[in-house]
Amino acid sequence: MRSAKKKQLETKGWKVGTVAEFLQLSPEESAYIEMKLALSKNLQERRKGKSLTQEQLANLLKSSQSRVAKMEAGDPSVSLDLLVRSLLILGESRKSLAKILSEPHSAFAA
Amino acid sequence: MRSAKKKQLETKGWKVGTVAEFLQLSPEESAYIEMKLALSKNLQERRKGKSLTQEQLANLLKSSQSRVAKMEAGDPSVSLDLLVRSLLILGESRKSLAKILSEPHSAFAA
DNA sequence: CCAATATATGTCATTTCTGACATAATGTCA
DNA sequence: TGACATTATGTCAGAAATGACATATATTGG
Repeated sequence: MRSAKKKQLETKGWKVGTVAEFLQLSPEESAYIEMKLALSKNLQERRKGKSLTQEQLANLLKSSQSRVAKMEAGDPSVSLDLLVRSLLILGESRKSLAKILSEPHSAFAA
Repeated sequence: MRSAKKKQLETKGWKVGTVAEFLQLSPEESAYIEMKLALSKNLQERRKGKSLTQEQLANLLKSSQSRVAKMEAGDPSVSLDLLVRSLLILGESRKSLAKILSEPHSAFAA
């Protein structure tokens, strides 16, 4: 969260911390979720970059539109496995996946 | 596979290719399996580095000795999720995990 | 060699993930 | 506005992953 926004909310009476704090996540749980969100976000970027609808991507992945929507939304019912396999099918390399995984996701920044 | 060894086997009548070729894996499937194997290997290294038995690690992970054995063996019944969560609990960072994931695994080298 | 310890392998009930479907919500364009 | 396309959300039966257990197979130290 941008510190300006944080300050603004605090002024209005909100106690604002990280998402991890709010959800009472351990560092490991946070890292795990951050990784999934980073992949989710990238999946959507990749799809849009290729001008595909969720339906079309679903066909490529032999999945369904609703599952693609859940993947992109970071739904907890979606596994790392599915995200990784999907991105590989979309053409990501191990190296590029690694890069994605190592980069922080804005919603979780301290 | 080292090319000297490869040549030797071919001389004896073996048709030797990559593991991926033998198993008829697509590039995506290969990459996925390579990533799992890289994590498996690292999990074992981490465990041994801490001088833990599989039983002790299992307790840390709230899992069982047999599942730890399967994780380290790269058993197909083990998910990326489990490997990643385990390594995070063992203290790996997202960055170090990314590094592991991006590095090739010997058994799959072309 | 024998014990003791550690690791591997097989199986299985329970839990979790998945694709599929229906339908709601949102967006787009004339 | 309204039809049409796209995306989001809820649900569920079937598939896959998980922990646990038994037991087999190393491995280690006398």
